[in-house]
Amino acid sequence: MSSNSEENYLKTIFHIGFYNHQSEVSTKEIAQLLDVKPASVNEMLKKLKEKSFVNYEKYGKIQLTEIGKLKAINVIRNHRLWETFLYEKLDFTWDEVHEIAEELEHITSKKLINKLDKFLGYPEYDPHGDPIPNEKGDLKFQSKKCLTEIEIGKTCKMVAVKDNSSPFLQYIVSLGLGLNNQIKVISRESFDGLTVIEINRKQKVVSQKFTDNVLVI
Amino acid sequence: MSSNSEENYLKTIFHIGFYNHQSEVSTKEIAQLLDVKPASVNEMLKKLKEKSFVNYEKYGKIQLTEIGKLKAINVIRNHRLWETFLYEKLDFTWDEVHEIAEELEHITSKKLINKLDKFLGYPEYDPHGDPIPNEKGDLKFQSKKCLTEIEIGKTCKMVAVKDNSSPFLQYIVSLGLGLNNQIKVISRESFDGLTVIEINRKQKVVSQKFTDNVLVI
DNA sequence: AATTAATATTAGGCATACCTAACTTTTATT
DNA sequence: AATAAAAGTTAGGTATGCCTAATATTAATT
Repeated sequence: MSSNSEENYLKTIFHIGFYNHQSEVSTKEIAQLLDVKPASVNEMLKKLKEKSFVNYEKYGKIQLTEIGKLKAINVIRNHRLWETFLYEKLDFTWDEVHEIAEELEHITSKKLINKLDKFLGYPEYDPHGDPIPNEKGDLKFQSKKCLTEIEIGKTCKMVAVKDNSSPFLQYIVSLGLGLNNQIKVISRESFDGLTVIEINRKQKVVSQKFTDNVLVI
Repeated sequence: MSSNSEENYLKTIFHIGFYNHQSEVSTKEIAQLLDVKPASVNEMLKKLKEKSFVNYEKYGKIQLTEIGKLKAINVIRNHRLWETFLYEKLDFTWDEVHEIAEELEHITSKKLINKLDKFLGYPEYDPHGDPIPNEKGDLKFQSKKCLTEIEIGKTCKMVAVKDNSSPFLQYIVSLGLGLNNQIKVISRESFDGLTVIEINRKQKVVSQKFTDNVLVI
């Protein structure tokens, strides 16, 4: 059995590697994302190595093993299915689901998750547009871009966000923006990346911090 | 914030007091029900006293405070709502829901529970026939009897069980018995309490251990 | 009432998972 | 290449929640 804490470490290591498109994961990054000190990360890495969930040598690279990866994906599956449940069935808003799913994802029954999956009609994407892995651990990879990368004049569709924090999601909602909405890039200031976008025929000025966190296709 | 462990202690203390119709709760009983040693119970009681969840003096009576009672009832509410969800929406069987609900009951969002309650249509009883407390902590008390107490020749209705363990629930199912089913008491052996009951026009012989654990009205 | 049995409590340990502070190794900069 | 900065590691400490073994108190039995 793995503890909640262990599962959170695995999930975080997976996320960093997945988004960076590389398995270059650092102690510092893990510590920042989990809001713990690097010393704690180090300690946990030893335990995870002991259990064959990560490959890791002193001062060396940190990488999930196949087993570790499967475990991580499983937690992500749980998380995204619960988010879908909260959003679709219990009428939670976009920005509320993440925090509660952080707790629900650690419930240990496989049967529960599979029955939940069935109940939800085997959804492919969660409310944030992220793909839901299947029971075997297959994770669809939709090649997404940051809104920052979209050329001026082009129109794209928001399919996910990088930052799942409540303040960010609330800000998105306040802009009148939702999942699968069209965004047209009107102009971009090269100095600071300040961008004018058009949503539902209305123009809005957004920062680069914003465009970096919006994923589109 | 209370830990899962604390919540389990409060729930257990409440249960013992509730079923015994008294607030006579002993360290030993708590230890047995939680499957820990009396020493651990003692330690936890000090913490619960510190937090004003129990009244307790060395070698003295153990009793929940009003706050402790509310906390306990809240956990029970969570538990029973989740059981109802698992049974009604996810098609779990009677005997499977308890164990999973033991984990789900500790999820900390009040909003979640209230939305779940709404989603389920504000149910009054869980799949085992136990009443579900409302948000304020009001707990219906249905005056139930053991099947053992029912006179010969009388017919009654099974509304709940005392023992929620999987083997017991599976045994009940194998007898063709379900919640709200009629039971007629045909005869009872005074020597050992062996009882003949009629379920759906079929007669079955059951032990006193069985009739002690079946609650009827 | 004295003794035995049952129950409750304390003391000292262990594992998890975090911390701070000191130290080591690696990486970057001059 | 030497030094400074950044990142990683170790050592020792804390809180939770469990344990065993020894001790104290209460209840039951003779």
